[in-house]
Amino acid sequence: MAFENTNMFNQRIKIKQLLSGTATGTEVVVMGWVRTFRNNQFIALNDGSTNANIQIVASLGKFDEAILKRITTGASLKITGTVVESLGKGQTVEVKATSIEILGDSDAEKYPLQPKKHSLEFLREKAYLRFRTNTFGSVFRIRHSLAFAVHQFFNDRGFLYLHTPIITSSDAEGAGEMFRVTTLPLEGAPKNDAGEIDFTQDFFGKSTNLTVSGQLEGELGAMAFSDIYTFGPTFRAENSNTTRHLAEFWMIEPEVAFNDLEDNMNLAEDFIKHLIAYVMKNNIDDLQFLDTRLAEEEKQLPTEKRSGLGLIEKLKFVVENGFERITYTEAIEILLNSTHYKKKKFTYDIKWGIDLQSEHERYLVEQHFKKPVIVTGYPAAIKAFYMRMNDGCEPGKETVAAMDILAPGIGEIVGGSQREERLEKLEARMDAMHIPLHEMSYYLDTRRFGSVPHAGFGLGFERMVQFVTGMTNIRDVIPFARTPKNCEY
RNA sequence: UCCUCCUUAGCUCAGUUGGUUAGAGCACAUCACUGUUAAUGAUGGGGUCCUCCGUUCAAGUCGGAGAGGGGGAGCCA
Repeated sequence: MAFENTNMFNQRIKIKQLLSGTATGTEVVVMGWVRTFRNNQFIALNDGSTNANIQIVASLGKFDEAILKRITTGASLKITGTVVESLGKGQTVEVKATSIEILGDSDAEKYPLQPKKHSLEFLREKAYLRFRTNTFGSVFRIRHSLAFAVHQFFNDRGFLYLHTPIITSSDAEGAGEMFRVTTLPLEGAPKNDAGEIDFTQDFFGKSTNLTVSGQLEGELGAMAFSDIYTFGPTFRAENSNTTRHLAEFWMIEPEVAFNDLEDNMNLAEDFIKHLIAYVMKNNIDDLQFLDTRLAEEEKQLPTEKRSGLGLIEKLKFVVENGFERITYTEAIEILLNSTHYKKKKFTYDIKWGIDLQSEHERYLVEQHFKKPVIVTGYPAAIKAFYMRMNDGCEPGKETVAAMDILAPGIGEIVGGSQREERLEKLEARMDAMHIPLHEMSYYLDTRRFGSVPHAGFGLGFERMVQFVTGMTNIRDVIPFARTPKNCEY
C-alpha cells in the first residue's frame, strides 16, 4: 500500500488532480501560491495546474497568529491536511489544514498583484508575475497544449522534426530586416581594402544573422525525408509596432516533397483544425474562462465592433466547416463588386496586381465569407522568388502557386506555396529579382539533383495562440515579448 | 516609420470657464467580526498630477518640445 511509503505520503498532489475527484478523508500535501486569504480562515491556493483554486481551511484558533499573519497574497505555502466536503457554497471539496508551512513570504504592501482585475497593459510590464493571473494561466497552458499538438499532428503523419539553424549566413530570403550576429567590436571593427567592415575576421568568417525563416533549410530536408517540419524561433528586425508582430516569434514550417498546392492547402487546413480540436478537448476549462473574459470585454465595445460569435463557438465553427478557397483574381472581383467598394469605404484602391491590404483581407474574411479563407494564385510580382510560376498565364498577369490563409481577427495566419522545382525557371526568377545565384548554389543544387515538386507553408505560432485564446495583442500570448524598444527580462 | 489617443495614489479612474488644503473605489496598515467566495464594517497612512520649457497674479487644467504606453496603418507570420 502507498501508505507504507512515507515518501508517497509526503508527495505533493497537484490541485488539478486533487479537484478532479480525490476521495474525502484522504490525507494530502498541496503546495502553491496564495491568491486570497479570506476571513483569516480561508486560503485560496493556486499551483498553476488549473485556474481553479483549492480552498484551504485554517480553523480558528488552531494556528499561530504569527503564521496567519504571513499568509498574504503571493506567499507560497506547503499545506498538509485532509480532503473534506466543503461547508461553503463556492466549492465541493476543500482541505482542512493540519499543518501550514510558509515556504516563501510575500510582502503584501509591495506585491504588485492584487485580488482584483488588472489591465493587460499593467500586467505586460509585470510579465514575470502575470503567469500567476487567471488570464495568463489559461493563455500559457493553452500555448503549451498547442505546441504539443503541433508535434503530435506531424509525428502521427510520419513527418520528421528538422532543427534548422538559428544563426544563418543567408540573407537572400527577403523575409524582412535581420538581426546581425557578430563578435566584432562596435568601435574600430576591422576594415577591408574597400573600407567596408571585414567580416572574414568575424567569428564565422562571414557576415551572419539570426534566421528569419527555416524554410530554405527545410526544403533541403524534404529532399531526403519527404516530409519534414520545423518549429522554432525566428527573428525579424522590422520596426513593426502592431498587435500582431514580434521581433522574436515562433514559426512552424512544414515542407513536403511530392505535394502540390492542393495537398498543401489540405495539410494546412487539417493542421489548423487539429490544433483547435486538441485544445477544445484538453483545455476546455481554460477556454471557458477566456470565453467569459472575452464576452465581458466585448460588452464594453460598440455593437458594430463586436464579433458576434463567442470564442468557443468560433473555434467550433472553424473545426466543423471547410475553409473558403478562392483565387486572388476572384478575391479582386469580389472586392470590386462589393457595396463597400462602391461606397468608397476602402482606403486603398483595388485593381488586379495590388497586394491585398489588411482592410481587404478583413472584408473578405469578416464581412463576405465570415469564415477562414484561403487565397491562391497571387501575382508573381508581389511574391517571393521560390514560389512556383503558374503555367499558361496571360502575359502581364503571371501568377504563382501561393496560398495565404486568412483568419478572422488576425489576418494572415499561414503563408505558403508550391515551390519552383524547375531549375531554369527558378534561376530566371532569381536573376530578375537580383538575388545572387552564387550565394544560393546549395539551394539550387536541390533542383539539380533529383528535383521534385514540393510545397510547404509557415504558420505563425503566436498568431495561432491569439486565434485560439482570443487575445487581441500578440504580446500577451508569448511569455516575454520582444518588440521594438522592449526587451525586458 | 506614419496617423491618432492617452499619461493624476501601488492599481482602476474622477477632477467644471485656469483659483486657495487634488478626490473616489480597490489595495495596504490597525481594530472588530468569524463558513468566507475579489468576505464585511470602522479608522488610518499613502501624490515629482510623466519630464523640461513657456504663457499667466495663479497651471493637474492652456501652448511647445521630449519620453513612455494604447489603438490603427505599412511590412509580414
